[in-house]
Amino acid sequence: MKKREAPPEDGPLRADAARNRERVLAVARELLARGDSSLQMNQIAREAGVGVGTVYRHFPARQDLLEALVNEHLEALLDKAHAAEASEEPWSSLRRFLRAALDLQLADIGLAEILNAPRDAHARTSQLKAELFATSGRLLARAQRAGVVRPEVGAEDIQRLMCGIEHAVRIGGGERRVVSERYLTILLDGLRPTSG
Amino acid sequence: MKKREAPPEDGPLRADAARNRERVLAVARELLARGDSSLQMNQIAREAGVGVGTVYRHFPARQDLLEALVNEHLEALLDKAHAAEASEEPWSSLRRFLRAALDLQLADIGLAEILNAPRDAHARTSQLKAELFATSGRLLARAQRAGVVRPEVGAEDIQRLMCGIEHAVRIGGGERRVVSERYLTILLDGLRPTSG
Amino acid sequence: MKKREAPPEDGPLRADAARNRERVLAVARELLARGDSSLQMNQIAREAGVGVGTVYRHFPARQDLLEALVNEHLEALLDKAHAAEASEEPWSSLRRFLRAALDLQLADIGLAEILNAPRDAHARTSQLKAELFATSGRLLARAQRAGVVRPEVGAEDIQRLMCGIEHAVRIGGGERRVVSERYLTILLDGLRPTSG
Amino acid sequence: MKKREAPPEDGPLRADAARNRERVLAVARELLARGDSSLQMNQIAREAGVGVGTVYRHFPARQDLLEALVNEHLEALLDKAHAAEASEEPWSSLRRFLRAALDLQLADIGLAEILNAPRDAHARTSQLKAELFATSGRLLARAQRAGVVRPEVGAEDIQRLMCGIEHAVRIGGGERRVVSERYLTILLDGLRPTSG
DNA sequence: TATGAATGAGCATTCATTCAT
DNA sequence: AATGAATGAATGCTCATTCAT
Repeated sequence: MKKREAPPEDGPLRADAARNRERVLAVARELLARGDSSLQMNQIAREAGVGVGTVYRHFPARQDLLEALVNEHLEALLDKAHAAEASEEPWSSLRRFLRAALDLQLADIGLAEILNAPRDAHARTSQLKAELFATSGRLLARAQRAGVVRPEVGAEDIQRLMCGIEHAVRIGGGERRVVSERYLTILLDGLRPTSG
Repeated sequence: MKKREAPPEDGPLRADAARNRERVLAVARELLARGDSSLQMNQIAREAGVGVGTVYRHFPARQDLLEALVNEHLEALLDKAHAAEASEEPWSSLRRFLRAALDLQLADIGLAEILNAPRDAHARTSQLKAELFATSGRLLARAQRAGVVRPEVGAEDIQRLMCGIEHAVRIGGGERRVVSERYLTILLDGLRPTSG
Repeated sequence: MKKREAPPEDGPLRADAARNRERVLAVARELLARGDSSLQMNQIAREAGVGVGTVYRHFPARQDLLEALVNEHLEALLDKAHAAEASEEPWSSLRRFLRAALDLQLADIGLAEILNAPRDAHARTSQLKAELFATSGRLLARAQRAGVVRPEVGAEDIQRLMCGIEHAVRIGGGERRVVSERYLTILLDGLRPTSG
Repeated sequence: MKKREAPPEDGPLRADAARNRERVLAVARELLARGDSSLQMNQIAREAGVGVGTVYRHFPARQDLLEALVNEHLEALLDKAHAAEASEEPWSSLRRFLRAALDLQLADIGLAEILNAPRDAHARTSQLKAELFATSGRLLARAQRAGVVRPEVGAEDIQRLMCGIEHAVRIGGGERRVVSERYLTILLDGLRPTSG
């Protein structure tokens, strides 16, 4: 474990540094959008028109880059979760939240990777994940107390099944918006308590 | 891109050639079972005790090897599908089939990859996939006619959702047998027609 | 710790492989002789006119290469030690041995490195080192019993001091043969028991 | 190879510049003491809490930094040499001087490097080295005239052998103070004229 | 046919040095 | 003067693929 130069986390960046950082992030984002989640440092540097060293300065490891990309979306998702919690209807608020989650996961192939990673590079990421997990757990529990979700599933199951749905949408064709809506409906119906 | 000699698909192999082929397949299978889906030619050759060249002779590309591995399982799955078709109960036969499919997919990390591949290297694979697809389509249609599966899902949806479930099982912990059963139940309940 | 392809240790090499191996060794030897003990794989490959992969195939790590280079000399040195042991004169046989050791160390800058390395890549090297150490220990003990070497020095001291002498010769100019003889004489005189 | 601005050697530094210079030197000294002789500019800058540029301004090359560090010790050593010269006993003053030299060399891994460098970056260094060399030469000559050191060794030999002893101490374990004393004793005994 | 040695493109990573701010 | 972001050459290492034996 070598000592590394700290990534410039604190304080506002110099204008040019910020520009480069953004370029790198933009390229990475585009790569993820293209479905390439390998995030190769040299490739990113090349496409961003900066030296490799610059990429490493901002993001010492692939994981740092990934988290930087994803945290934005994680925050957006957390907002949705809080909004859902503020709503009064246990079922429809859960559905709205999962709908939003699925959209974000489909837009950002890195999101699921971060959600499922056992370890995070930045405390911020862990914190966001924990909060998100807790909030979705409360949403789920409320729905279960209301008797609209079967009691034996936990927040972790929801997360895994959502990643499963995301995967199912990704691997095939069709209009994403339509397909994901159909699959989400199936999942949610499957989560309702068994009537019999 | 050089034109390659055709792999020796036709005609019976010499005894030693056949033995080598089997060794390679055995090793590859074991690697997949260990969860290593990279299928590196050199590694396979080494562990199989043959030269890399031999691996390439039998399987000019990763895809060829993968298909050879998977076809066996594809055939087993097709058998299950036919057996399910022979049964009289639309619902439970569908369930049994999907249960078997999920087990196989979890045991063979390459199965889903082949099922979702847009193109196959061998006609045999395409044929098996088509037959499997058709049979599961008939199983599904029968269940839909019996009113136990919602009408708007197609065989392709089932396949994608099954891969989704597989993914959901893989990414997390827990006893696989138990988790996969729970997730499959949720999926199947979600597939039932909406009561209201 | 990744599994590596075993270096081709056993069995005679193919003619071309042997040729390449020799080329690599020759280049490495030359680099050491030039005083460059960094042994960079890419550089060696380039100068040997082979691909990097070839160097790595024969010598998975710098240490393997170094030991391959040095073991030859280690063996030669061990022969000298045995020959010295076979001789009857405690003092002059010790001197002859150290004289030979110094010559070899000066001819091969890697020898000292291997002698001082806490760990070896190959058992063969460890074995040679151990045998050499034991033999020189016996030569030393015999000289001490004969009262011609002060009793408080051990085999390890001899080895360290010899490396010190080697270093002293290397860092300066003058005819190596002459200088090394002078410094060795000083060392050996210093090793004699204090008369007073 | 661009011509560089001269380092601001002449004229007093601004207070803050002087402070930075000292910080850099302190950090570099500490690194050397820790046994890290790589002296990486970025690392030094980081640990000193200054920018790399500042390190480069004060010390355009590794050699400049090294000499700045060592010169202090060189001066201390020169003092010892003069003190030894002032003493009346040829032998014990020589011994005291070499003892001090060895201690300094062991404490400062850069000292030997500078002593053995064929060229210096700063005239000051060359001057110190020359003076030290001359003084130790006189100490040696006096000891030789007194018949306690063999006549054929020169000041350069002493310097080289001392570096050899330093090396011998460094490469092995044991309590440095004890080991270095033992090896120095052996060297000094070796330097005495041959009795026979 | 089989072998496995050889190739070399390609990715990760480091660090001395420059230069815009 | 000082800063530290940026650069990119250099090195380590892997692995898919070819081809001489």
